[in-house]
Amino acid sequence: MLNLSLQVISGNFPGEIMQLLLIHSDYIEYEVKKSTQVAEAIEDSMKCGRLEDALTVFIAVEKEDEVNPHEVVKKGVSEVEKVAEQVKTSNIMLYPYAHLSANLSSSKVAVQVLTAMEKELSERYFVKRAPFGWYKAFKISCKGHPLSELSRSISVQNKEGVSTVCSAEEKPEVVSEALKAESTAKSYWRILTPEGELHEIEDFDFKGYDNLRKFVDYEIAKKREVERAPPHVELMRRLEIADYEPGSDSGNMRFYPKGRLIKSLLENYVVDESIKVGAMEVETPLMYNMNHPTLKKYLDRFPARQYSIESDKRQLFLRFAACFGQFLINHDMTMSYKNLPLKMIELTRYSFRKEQRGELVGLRRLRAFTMPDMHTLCYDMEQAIAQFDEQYNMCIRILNQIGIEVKDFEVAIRFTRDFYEENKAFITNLARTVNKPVLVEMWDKRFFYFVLKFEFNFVDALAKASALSTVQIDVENAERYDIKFVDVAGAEKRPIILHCSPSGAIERCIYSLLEKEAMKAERGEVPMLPVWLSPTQVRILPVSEKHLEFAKQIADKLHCRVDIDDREDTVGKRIREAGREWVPYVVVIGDKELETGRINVTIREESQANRPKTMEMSPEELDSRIQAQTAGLPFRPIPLAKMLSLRPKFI
RNA sequence: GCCUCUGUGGCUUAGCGGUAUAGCGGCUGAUUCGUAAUCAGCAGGUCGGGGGUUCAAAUCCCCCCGGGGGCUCCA
Repeated sequence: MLNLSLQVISGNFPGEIMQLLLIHSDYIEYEVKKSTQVAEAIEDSMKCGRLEDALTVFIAVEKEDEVNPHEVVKKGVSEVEKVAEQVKTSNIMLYPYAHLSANLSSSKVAVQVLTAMEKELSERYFVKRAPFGWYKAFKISCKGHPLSELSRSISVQNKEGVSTVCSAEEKPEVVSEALKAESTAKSYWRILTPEGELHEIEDFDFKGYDNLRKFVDYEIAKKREVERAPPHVELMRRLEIADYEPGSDSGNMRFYPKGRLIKSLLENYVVDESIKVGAMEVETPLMYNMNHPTLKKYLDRFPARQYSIESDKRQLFLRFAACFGQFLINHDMTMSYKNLPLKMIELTRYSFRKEQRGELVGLRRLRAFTMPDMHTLCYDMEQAIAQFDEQYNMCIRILNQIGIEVKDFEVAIRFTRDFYEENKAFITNLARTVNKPVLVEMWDKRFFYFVLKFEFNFVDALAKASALSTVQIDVENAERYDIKFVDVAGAEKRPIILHCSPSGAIERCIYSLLEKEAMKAERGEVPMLPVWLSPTQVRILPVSEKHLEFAKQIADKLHCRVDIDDREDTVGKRIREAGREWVPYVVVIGDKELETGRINVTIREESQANRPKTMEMSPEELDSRIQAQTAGLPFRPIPLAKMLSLRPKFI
């Protein structure tokens, strides 16, 4: 599953001119290869050049600029200076880059503008200019801070409500071909109601849809609510689920036994569900050759932030999804239409993405994470849409079982205008399925490899949103990977590919559950994990030593994760401990139980803060209650010593 | 990656120029206990790491590392 979002640059640069792509780079170097017909005459000194710590300005002068080149130079210079000021550099590389525009000016005007800009900037900066009209090879190393990549390419007649969107093509290391300009595309944001109405964001009444409001704010306006650490960070440690590992790279977590258990259950669950809908489980390599012809093309199109490693003389990168491995398998397969739709799933442990340092927090965004990644090869668009619908519903079902209900997430649906025009009823039905308004984003033309995509976004205690489940309809990669099947007529055809992560990253599911419970606790409710995911499902608490033997007998009657708090603390203290660990069922064993054989169970999910709900029942009744609650779900035994007195502390 | 805040025994933390507080946890002993913390004693600290200023640094300055927040970005 690949997920590509957009860098939105709003039209707040009045009277814009030409096309500028500004990159603050550690270095930029170029070398002239060959002249074109429009090449300017140059001296040898201009045939190659290099600048350290430079603001590289890729420029395309456009047809409209011919009207008033003088004004264009003035504004261009001012724009460049503004950015140079911001990134605090005194070196500027002016680099003519025709690919930025589909509507270029004459070469005469272009050279005129470029040299004029060079002259003017030279008064205050150290400027180099790459020659116009030559084929050049260049290498650039982008710094990667927020201001290091800016596109100033806004049309004059910028309509309201329409933002200009530029791709955020970048690579942490050396970038070469990856800079192939993504042209600008328009992005329209709307709210789609279950009734099929499209509302402007400003006109939509968010009353009763607080979470959607937060999601929209986060997605479009980038608003933030509060400034504090997300509550799940404390919880993941206190509950001994996961922790930072300073001995590794940032964003690579350690999981303690309880965390490993939860993760393992979730992993098994998602894979099992995928297999139920017909997916074949596979396993593919973690690292790939960066120079593999197909992968190279792929990387050029999706210049992600990968971890890269060198082994012998090979440049390898760590996978950031399972697409590579599965598509390479698909490429070698012999398939007929009878095999379609064909599903494959891999639980990637791990997928690696070298996210920027400042965006890593707790379990929300990691550099190494576990993601179920399923791909479905479809016969045609009709089948793809049917599958999309099926998987949309599967994702709802899976998240719900994990403990994240429809009310806990917000839906985003993104598509091209063409796709929407042809499939209005289908898309509306997606909103109807969740029976609440959803955020939609529409593009005038296809900008990425997909024509339709949805995500379920969890909105956390701090009003930040992150994507969980997603499905995308990919119309590009069958071609890139040369994947084909034979149709009824015996002809080779390309399948349409669905990318699906049924739950999203497993760590992110845990993060969502913890944040959800933290929000509950803030409201004064009692937090807990779903019973099937609770490391301890039943805790038995003998009042004194003489009740221990009976406690063990009760434990043996329960077919779930039971432990016994045999520590020499008061009952009150041990009760408190069980509560702090969110144990769903707590059983105190004393003289009374010894006599009657019946037990008193504190049921957490029915308790209110400071008002525990207790129920008398037989051990068998408790056992069948838990069996019913966890039926059909993965099970693993308790990951720690049954006797609490024998347990070490991890934190 | 940039800006900014932050880092004291396993955890939470006091101290903010004279080498260190307390609680929890751990250990030992007493207590054998009925639903949110039983009592007492003991052990445990390169004050994130390195460098500098100073007679003297946990405390001031610089660099590095980890973490939080913001920017930005997110396949």
